[in-house]
Amino acid sequence: MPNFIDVIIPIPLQKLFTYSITVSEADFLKIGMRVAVPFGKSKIYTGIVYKIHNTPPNAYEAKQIHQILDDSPIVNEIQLQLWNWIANYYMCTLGDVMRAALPSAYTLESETIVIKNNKKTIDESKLLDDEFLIYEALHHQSSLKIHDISNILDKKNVLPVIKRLLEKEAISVEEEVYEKYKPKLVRYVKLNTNYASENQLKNLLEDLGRANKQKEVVLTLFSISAKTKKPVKVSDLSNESDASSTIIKTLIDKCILEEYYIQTDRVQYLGDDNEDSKHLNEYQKTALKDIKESFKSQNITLIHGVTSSGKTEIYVKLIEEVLNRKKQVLYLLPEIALTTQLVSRLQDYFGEKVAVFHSKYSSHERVEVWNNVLNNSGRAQIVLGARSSIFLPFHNLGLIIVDEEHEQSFKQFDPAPRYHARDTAIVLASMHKAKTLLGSATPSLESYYNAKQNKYGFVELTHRFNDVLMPDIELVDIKDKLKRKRMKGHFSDRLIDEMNETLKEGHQIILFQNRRGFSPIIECHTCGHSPQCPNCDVSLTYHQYRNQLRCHYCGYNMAMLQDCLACGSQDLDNKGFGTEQIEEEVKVLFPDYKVARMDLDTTRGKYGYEKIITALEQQEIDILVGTQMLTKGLDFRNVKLVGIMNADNMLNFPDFRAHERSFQLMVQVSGRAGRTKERGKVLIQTYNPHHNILQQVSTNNYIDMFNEQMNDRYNYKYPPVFKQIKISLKHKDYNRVETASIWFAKSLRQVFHNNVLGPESPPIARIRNQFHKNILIKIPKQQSLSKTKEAIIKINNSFQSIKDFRSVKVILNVDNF
DNA sequence: GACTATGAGCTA
DNA sequence: AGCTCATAGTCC
Repeated sequence: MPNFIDVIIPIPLQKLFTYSITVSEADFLKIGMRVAVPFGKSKIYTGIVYKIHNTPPNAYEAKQIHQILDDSPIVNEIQLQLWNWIANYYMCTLGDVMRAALPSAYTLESETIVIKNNKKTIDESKLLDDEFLIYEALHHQSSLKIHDISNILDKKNVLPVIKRLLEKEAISVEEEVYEKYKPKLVRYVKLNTNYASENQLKNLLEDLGRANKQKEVVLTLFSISAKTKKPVKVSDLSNESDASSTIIKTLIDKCILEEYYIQTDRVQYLGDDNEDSKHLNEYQKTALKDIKESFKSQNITLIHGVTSSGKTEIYVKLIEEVLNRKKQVLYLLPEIALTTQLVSRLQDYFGEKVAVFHSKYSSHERVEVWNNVLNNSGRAQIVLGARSSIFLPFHNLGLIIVDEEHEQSFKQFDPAPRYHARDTAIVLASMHKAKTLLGSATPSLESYYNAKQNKYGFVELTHRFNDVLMPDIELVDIKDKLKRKRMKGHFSDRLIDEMNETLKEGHQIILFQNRRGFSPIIECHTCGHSPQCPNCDVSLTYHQYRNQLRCHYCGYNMAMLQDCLACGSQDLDNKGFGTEQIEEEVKVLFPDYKVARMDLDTTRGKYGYEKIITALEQQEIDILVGTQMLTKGLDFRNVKLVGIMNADNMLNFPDFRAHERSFQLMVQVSGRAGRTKERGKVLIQTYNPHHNILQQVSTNNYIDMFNEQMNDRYNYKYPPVFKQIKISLKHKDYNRVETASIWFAKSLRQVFHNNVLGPESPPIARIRNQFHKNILIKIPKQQSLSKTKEAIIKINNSFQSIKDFRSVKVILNVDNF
């Protein structure tokens, strides 16, 4: 009988942890179930059973598990296989992967609860001030959490106080574990069975004679249930009868009404019957045929279809076929493109078979989607989700679609696992023996390259839907315009003319500026000083709408200055410009039209983004100013003009992909113009109109861009020709990261020689008071990736064994682009 | 990641 | 001395 299990604990530790189990537990336990286990002195964590075996650990005594939390596995074998792949490939721990993969409601943790010790009476005069505060609080509240106590005392470290109180036996502590996920229950009411017959009912109404409001409620209940023939929700009853909850409660207390609960899904689809999928045009039909043909020999196929060529309709056809084979479909999209627009389009075709999964969902909503996928429920045959939906418990996947494949937001950067959802999806698909379709109007170089190398199949769609023409793109030389004094603020006369014309025709305009805030630098005209973030090495950005200076890296903010901090001069100057300033200028230039702004600042909150989109759709907005948020697969019928305020700041961004990105961004924004019969117009303002990328954008020449960029990638050993791994080191002491990073790079160079770059300070050397250093390793195609990683891990281990370096945080980032 | 033991620096 | 705060090491 096996009597040990290895579990994954959601903390970044390399090792698995071994616990012992009883015979009956061994009978019941299966791999993929959750168990609650004691960890450390007092804490209890949720672990996932990874292995059930019979070999006792030799260096320590295994602890007993606390409790089994599931009746059946909530994580399947393929998922564990995928977790393993991610941990290996992206060089992180299984714990990291578990944290990212499981909805947080599934990973319960224990919480220390402080309660009053009633067995002993305490002389309150013998308590110290803060001790008394807590003791006093316990008179009013039966229990306190550690968090509450630190609020009461207004300090971080409260453990000494608790310790003292424990010694005085004034309190006791307990570890409380609770399921975070609770099914949502909706309260319903019905008439008590005592009043089932007509006679009894008549009596009841007479009894209620003078209580008019109550009588009305009973009558309303009748009319609702007669109308709908369904159970009646308390909320509906109270709305319809206009009765407060107390009136309903009185009726329940009088046993006239009976309340009961029914479990419901939090996320519900309330649509009508499904629509038939649309007929495809000739180009789409050919593309669909090509994709199917390609899937015969390839597992992965890239579809390059110009903006607004109708890729979605093709996806719908493919999904239909996979569903007919009774398999699940995963449709991956960048977070921001998951708007109601696309969701409702798919729901029109597939109704409640579509489940949506993204970060704005609450933890409870995620558990429900998770369970629906796990049980292969009819409500989750198609999952439409952002990058984290690759972690759902599919067991019968037939197809994964990665739309907007080039989007960088598919790569997770900050907490580990630093995975790329597109690449992980490909691995997931192969585990399920499913197909992957990558789609984009501007494919990433690596995917296009793979297609050219015949690693992927390739399908092209070069015509826009309804044969709408590609927009006319014009470059405006603002250097020249400035010289001739033809600029008003950041607007050239060409742009203003085009805007006037478009507005007169009743069409809408989108203005794109890849920077939020009002102006990124405030500079004193007298002494040249500009206010800096105290925690980061960046200038503070001025945000006019709150009259604040803000840091975009750590969130630090302060009120806008009246005068220079260094010399007291009041002559402050704004340098550079962001969306806010463009919005202000538009308001002055076009006072008769409605302007709105879409960036991180205006789209916070659950529906902020959707509100702006709907307003634009309903033509309540004439001119929309925004950041790259605008680019993500939105479909606006009436936008005819797109203005790119300044193309140069993206082209000059210090990153090897700056040119590729700029091309993608500009082509995508341009695609927002003229989606119906009328041809759209795009104006790109730049200081450098002869830049190759701009020429390629204006002629929509992807191939030229690809060839030129690939040439650079060959010459400078960048992806997709070389693979790369970035190693970042962080510490609050500059000298320590410096010496540590030099040591690290030197050790790497002994193995990888010239393919190690750095250490270098990034453009922003200090963020949140931590100094950063980067080392880059370039890996030629023929060099084994796994051997490379082994070598890095080995060097990292020696690094960790040097005492002075141990406090330096090391971040490994595989495919850091 | 979060707790716990340990040591440095400050206040009375 | 007695306290708080920061740091290093451990968890099965």
